[in-house]
Amino acid sequence: MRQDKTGLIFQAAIDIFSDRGFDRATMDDIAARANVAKGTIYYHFKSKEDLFLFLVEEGIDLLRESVNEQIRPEMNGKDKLETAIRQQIRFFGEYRDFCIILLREAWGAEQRQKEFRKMLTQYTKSIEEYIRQAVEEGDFLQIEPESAAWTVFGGASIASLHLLLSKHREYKDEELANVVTTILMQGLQAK
Amino acid sequence: MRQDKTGLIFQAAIDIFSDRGFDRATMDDIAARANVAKGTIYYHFKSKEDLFLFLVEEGIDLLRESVNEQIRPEMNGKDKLETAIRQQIRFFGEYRDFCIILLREAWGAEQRQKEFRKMLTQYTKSIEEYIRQAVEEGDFLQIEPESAAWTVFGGASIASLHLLLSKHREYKDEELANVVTTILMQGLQAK
Amino acid sequence: MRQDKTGLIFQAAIDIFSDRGFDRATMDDIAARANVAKGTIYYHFKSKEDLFLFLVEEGIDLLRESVNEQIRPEMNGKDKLETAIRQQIRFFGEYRDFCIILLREAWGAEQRQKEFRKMLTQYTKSIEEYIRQAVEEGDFLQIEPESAAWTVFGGASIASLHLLLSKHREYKDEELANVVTTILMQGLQAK
Amino acid sequence: MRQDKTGLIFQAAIDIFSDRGFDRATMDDIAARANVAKGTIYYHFKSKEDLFLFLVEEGIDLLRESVNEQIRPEMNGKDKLETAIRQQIRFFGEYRDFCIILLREAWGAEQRQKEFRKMLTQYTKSIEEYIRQAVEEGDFLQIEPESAAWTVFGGASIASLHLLLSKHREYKDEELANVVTTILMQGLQAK
DNA sequence: GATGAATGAGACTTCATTCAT
DNA sequence: CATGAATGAAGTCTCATTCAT
Repeated sequence: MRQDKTGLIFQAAIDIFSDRGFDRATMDDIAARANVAKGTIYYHFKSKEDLFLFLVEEGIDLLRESVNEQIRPEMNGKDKLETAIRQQIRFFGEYRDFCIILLREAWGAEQRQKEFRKMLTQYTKSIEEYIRQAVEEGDFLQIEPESAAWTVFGGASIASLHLLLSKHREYKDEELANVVTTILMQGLQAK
Repeated sequence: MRQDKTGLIFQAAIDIFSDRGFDRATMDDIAARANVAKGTIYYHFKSKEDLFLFLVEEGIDLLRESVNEQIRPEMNGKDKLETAIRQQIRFFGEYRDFCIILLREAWGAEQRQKEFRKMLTQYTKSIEEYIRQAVEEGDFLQIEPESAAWTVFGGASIASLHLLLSKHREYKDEELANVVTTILMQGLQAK
Repeated sequence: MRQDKTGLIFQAAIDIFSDRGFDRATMDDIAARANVAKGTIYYHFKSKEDLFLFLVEEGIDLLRESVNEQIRPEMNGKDKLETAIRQQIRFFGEYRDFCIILLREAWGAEQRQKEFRKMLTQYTKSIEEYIRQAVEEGDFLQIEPESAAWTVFGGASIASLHLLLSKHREYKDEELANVVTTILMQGLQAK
Repeated sequence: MRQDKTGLIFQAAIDIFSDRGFDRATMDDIAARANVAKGTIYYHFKSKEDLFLFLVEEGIDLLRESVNEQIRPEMNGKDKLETAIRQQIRFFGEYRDFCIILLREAWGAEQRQKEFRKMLTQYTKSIEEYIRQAVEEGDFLQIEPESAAWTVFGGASIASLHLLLSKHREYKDEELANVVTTILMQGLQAK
C-alpha cells in the first residue's frame, strides 16, 4: 500500500517471515526484498523483534477490524459468532502470509511469542464473548466458553492453514466457511 | 526409559525442542540436557534435522497407536471419531512437549516441515476415514471430509495447546474432551 | 598494496595458505593476520574455497603476465621458451608463497584442485606452444609437446621449490635459471 | 599383498590418502576401506601421522629399491642416471597412488612433511651422485649437481603426475620415459 | 588382538546489530 | 534519512583419539 520505506519494509517482512519463519528470516533477506539497505530497516525499527511485533500487531488489528466491521451490536450471539468465523476464513484467504505467520509463531516461551499470544487472546476473547452471549440467549448449549472459543478459533484456523499449504487445492473461502460453520454450529451429527 | 545414550538424547531433544523450537534449540543445549558430549549426538544422528525428524516420527507413531488402541474395527464411524478426539486430547495431556512441537513446527516450506506434514497427514487421513464412514452410515451430515478432518484436528489441538500454555489453568483432559467433542459432534447450538 | 580490507585479507590468505596449506589454514588465522574480524572475510568472499580460488586465479594471472611481458611475438620459439623458464624462476623467487601454494595444492580430486589445474593448464599450454613453434622452426627435436611442456614446467618448478624450502641456501634466481635452462635446452650431456 | 590386518590397513591408507590427501582423509574412511574397526588401526599404528609416515617410508624404500635393482655399480654415471629416470617413471606408473601422495604431501612446514622430504632427499641424493659421477667422467657438462638433481626429479615426476591425472590419456611409461630422458639428457635443442 | 561407542576441541559459516559517512 | 562495510558471538558439524569390553 504505502509507498514509503516503512511500507516497503513492512510488506517485505511479511513475505519473508511467512516464507522462512522468524528465525530463518534474515534482515538481509528482508532488506533485499524491500529494495532498501539493511541499515534503513534499523532506522525505522529498533530490532528484528520490534519489526516482527509491529507487523503482528497490525495483522491482528486488521483481523479484528475486518471481523468487527461485519458485526453489528444488535445481532444475537449466534449470528455474531457465525459471522466471525466466516469472516476470519475470508480474511485468511486474503492475508495468507499473516495466517501462516500466526500459526507458526504464536506458540513458544519467548517474549515475542508471549506478546503475540496476548494480542491473539484479545481476538479470541471477543469470540468468547459471542459464545457467552449466545449461551445467555439460550441459543447455545451450556459450555465452558474459553475452551470453546479456542476450539472454534483452532478449527477454523487450521482448516484455513491446511488449505493454504495445499498445492493441489484452491482456497475457496465460502466453501470452506460453510464446512467449518456447519461443524461448529450444528455439529457433525445429522439431525 | 531406555538407559542407552540414544534414549537420553531422545528425551533431551523433545524437552529442548518443545521449549525453544527447532531453530532456537542448540545441539549444545540438547547435549547438556542429555548429559552426553555433543559429538555423541552426531554419532547417533546424522544431523539436527535427522534427530528432529526421528523424534517427530516416533511421536506421530505413538499418537496413532494410542488412538488406534481405543478403536475397534466393528465400531461405527461416529463412535470412532468421538473416541479419536477424546484420545488425542488425553495423549496431548500426557505428551505435552510433543503437542507443542507439533503445532509449532509442522507449518512451513522447509524439507523437515514438509516431511512432518506428510506424517501428520497420515493421522488426519484416518480421522477423515471415520468421518467418511459415519457419513455413509447416515450418522453424519453430508460434508466435505478432508476439510472436516482438519477442522476437527485443529479444534482439538489448539484447544489442547491453549490449555497447556496457560499457566493459570490445569490441563483436565476429560473436561476438555467433553467440551470439544460436544462442539464437534453436536455443534454449539442448543437442540 | 591496496589498503582496503580486501587487499589485507588477500595478503594474509597467501601468507597463511602457503604456510599451512589449504586444509590446515583456518579462517581465524587469516582474520588475525589481516587484522580484521572473521565475519569481514565472509563479507568479501563467499567461502574459504572462494577466497582460495580468487587468490590462485590472481597468482596464475600474475605469473602469465609476468612471463608474457618478456616475450615478444617476433621471437623464435626457442628464445620464447628460454625466456619463459627464466622468467618463471624469477617470478617464483619474488612470489615464494605462491610457488609453494601452487605445488602443494594443485593436485587432487577436489573441485578447487580441478579448477586450479585448469588455470595452470592455461599456463602450460603456452609453454607447449613455444615448444611447438621451435619444433616447426627446426630448432627443437621432434618431441611430443604436451609431456615436454610438463617436464619443463615440473623441472623448473620443483627446482625452485626445493631451493625455497632449503633453509641453508639462498634463492639466487639467475644461477638457478642458468642450471635449469642449460639442462632443458642443451641437456645434461656434454657436446 | 599381506593379508593380515596391517597389510589391509596399509593398502587402504594408500588408497584414501591419495584420493583425499592427508588432511581430508579420515581414519573412518581408512577403517571402512580396510574392513577393520577404527580401533584396530590404533592397535597397529600410533596415530594418523604415524600411519602416514610408515606408508611414505615404505613407498620411498620401494622406489629406491626398484631403481637400485636396475643399476649396477660398474655402469657409468650417464647410464645410471638414464636408467634411474626411466625406472622412476615406470615405478610411478605402477604405484600411481604413491606418486600422487608424494607430490601432494611432501611440501610444507609440518613435522611429517619435513620427515617426508628428508626421506625423499635420500633418493634425490643418489640422483645427485649419478650426475656427479657423469660430470667427473666427462660425459656431463659442469653443472651444479643439487639443483640439477631436483630439476631431473621434478621434470620426471610432474610429467608422470600430469599423465596420471589426465582422464583422457593413458599412462604409457616407455613413451613418457623416452620424452623425458631425451629432454634431460640431450636437451630440447636439435644437434 | 580387536572393537566401536563416546568424546570435545576446533573448524567453517551465519547473521543481528552498529556506525561512520 | 539512508547506506552498507564491518563485527564477533554463536551455531552446526567433523574427526583424531581413547578405552571399556
